[in-house]
Amino acid sequence: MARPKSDDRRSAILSAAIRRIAADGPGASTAAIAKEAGVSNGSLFTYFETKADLLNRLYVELKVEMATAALDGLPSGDDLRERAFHLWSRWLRWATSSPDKRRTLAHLDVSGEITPESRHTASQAMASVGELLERIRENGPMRDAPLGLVVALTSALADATIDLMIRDPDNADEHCTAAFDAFWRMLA
Amino acid sequence: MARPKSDDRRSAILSAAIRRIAADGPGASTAAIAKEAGVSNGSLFTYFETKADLLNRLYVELKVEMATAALDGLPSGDDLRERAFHLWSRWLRWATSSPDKRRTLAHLDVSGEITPESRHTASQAMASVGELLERIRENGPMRDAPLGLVVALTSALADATIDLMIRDPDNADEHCTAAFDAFWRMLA
Amino acid sequence: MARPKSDDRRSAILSAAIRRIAADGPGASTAAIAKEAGVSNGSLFTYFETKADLLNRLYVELKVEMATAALDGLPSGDDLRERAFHLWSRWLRWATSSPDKRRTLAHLDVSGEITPESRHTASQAMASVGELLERIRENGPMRDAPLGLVVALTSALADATIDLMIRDPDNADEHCTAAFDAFWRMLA
Amino acid sequence: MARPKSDDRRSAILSAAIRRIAADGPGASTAAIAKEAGVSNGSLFTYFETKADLLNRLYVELKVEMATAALDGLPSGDDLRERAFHLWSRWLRWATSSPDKRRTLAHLDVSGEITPESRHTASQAMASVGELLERIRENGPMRDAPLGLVVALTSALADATIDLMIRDPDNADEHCTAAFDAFWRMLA
DNA sequence: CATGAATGAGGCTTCATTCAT
DNA sequence: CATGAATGAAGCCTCATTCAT
Repeated sequence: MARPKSDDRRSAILSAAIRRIAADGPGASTAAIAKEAGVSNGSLFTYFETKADLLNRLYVELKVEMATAALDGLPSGDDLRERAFHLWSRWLRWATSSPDKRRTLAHLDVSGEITPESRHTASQAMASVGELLERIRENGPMRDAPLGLVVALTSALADATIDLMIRDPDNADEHCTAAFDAFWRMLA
Repeated sequence: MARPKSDDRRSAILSAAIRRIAADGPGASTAAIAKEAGVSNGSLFTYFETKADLLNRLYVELKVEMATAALDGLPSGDDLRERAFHLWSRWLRWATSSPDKRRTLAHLDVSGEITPESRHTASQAMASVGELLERIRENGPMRDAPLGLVVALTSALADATIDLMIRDPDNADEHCTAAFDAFWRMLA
Repeated sequence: MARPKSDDRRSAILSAAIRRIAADGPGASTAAIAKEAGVSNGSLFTYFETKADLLNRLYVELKVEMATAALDGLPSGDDLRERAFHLWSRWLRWATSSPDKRRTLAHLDVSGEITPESRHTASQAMASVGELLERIRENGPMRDAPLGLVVALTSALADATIDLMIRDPDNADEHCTAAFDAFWRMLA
Repeated sequence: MARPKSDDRRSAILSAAIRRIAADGPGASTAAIAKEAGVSNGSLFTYFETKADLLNRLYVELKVEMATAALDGLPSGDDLRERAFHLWSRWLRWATSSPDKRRTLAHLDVSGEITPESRHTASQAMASVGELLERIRENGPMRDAPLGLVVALTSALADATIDLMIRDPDNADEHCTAAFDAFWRMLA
């Protein structure tokens, strides 16, 4: 059975939210989002109880999509470096090709509207990434650093790289590789 | 010549803004800021033409303070690693001990209210940091990466470390050192 | 299809605006107007985008009403004097019996908020009046004066008469006739 | 003894008020007026108790100036038409050459800030004009109309003419004369 | 269940007036 | 007495949310 009509509406709202929030920040008005979704002002509130609710769902949805994109087709072999590079480049590719989603995620992350629950849910989608990271550093120089730091470091590094790739798309691949090397030097 | 514009009042407003924005994001209302500063609603506008103006001044002020704190007492010798570590630890110490300022800076950075002029002004205060970074990587593995990436990487790394230091203050010094080692591995 | 925008509400707002502006000038606050209309503060803005918009609509609406009142039942014969008197007395009667509308119109006229477009639209409603005036003076002593002057003169004269009729309502008809005679002497 | 310094300040404020009100209407801020006068914000209030006070003084001052200009050099002979024309043309000349003052007067007249006292005081300056008007109409067709109407009519007529003269300055003299003829036809 | 008008709290900013210097 | 900062009441407008249709 195909998706019921209402799911389309829900997604339309989420997509619209991505575009509006990327452009205007988390202050984007529900009215503007509804309009961009081609949906009525009030309809938004039958799909999301509250603006905060919409923001949180969107946050989780985007994080999951990001994780999925990164993990998609991950080789299962033993070569840690190869697996890590696969993940790394998928991740950066997703982010680079979905700048609105990335911007929105960044906005949401600091908006103060995202609940701990949402953060927790989102982090679960990244679990496998965590495990991989874990194995990478376990014999490297950061073997004693808390995993949290490693994760944060990695994602910060990725973030900086993405920015550069977007600003200088002609050398995107080089930047991607160079940054991965830096990452590997740091950890492994 | 009438009551002069008081520096105290101006600072009171800026401090209040730091506190409110750290807590509520850049959406913190001018009224709330004024109240927290112990100043009348309208008075805020004799010190800052506009809310956006206030935000921009605050941004520059904080960046400059951050740079100053990092650069303070920088040894002038030839030992690059020593100088880098000095700067690194000063920076992290400042950020760790001024969590509100750091949060506010982070909020402002993505708020969409900061003009290119403000960013430019702020970046000038960090000029010496840039130079040091330049010299560090010039013989290292990232010698061919654009300086922009190196800067972004470094500050991302610092950021992640700061978060950790705040969350786990008992081991702050260890985290600081460990992260610096990672940084050095990456660059030098 | 949801609650339709109600004409009643719109008119209520316009009527309220007439009353408030007649009393307080164009500075009458939107809040006061909304309250007098028995409508919420924000509702006013679903009917009029902006205060200036409200003022302009009101202006046009009133001018049109005035023209309609003046032109209503205008005899179509050849007797210029008869037709002119008909128009004259209808006009003055409307103005005299709608003092608030007239005051409001006067306020708006000098408020600096009325756009050239609104003035143009309004003037079209008065087109037939212009034509009549044109024919009246074409063989009279002011045949060489610009039409603009004639119009201005006429409306100034009417204005002065209306004031008098309002101040001395017992002799309103006499004043109306006497002024018309003066008008006729001047033009025809 | 020359005028004390403070009189200069007072006049500076009044002149500034004329300019600002002509441009911005009676809503011109006291701060803007003070600034234009080259005087401090607060100083304005040592010369005028209140904004309304300033407006009223200005009103009276301007009306008196207008009357003075009109009456200046009035021939004392018996030729009513000559005297009337003298007055008429002086009046129109003053108004035409002081457009700011005229605009300001018009704004003040409808501003709702002018007290009956001010109006009364102002009208006294025009007393002689009234008397002349009185004698003009006393044997003419409007001999039975109330003086108030005649005055209003006359000033309305003048007003319309002034507008035209300003819009079409090349033919100002012609318009002035033509309008006087209309005036005379109406009254005498 | 969709729609969009209704609501009213709250946001930013202006301004007349007061008062410390 | 001049100055201009301080004050806080409004003013216009936006927005999340509710509710009649």
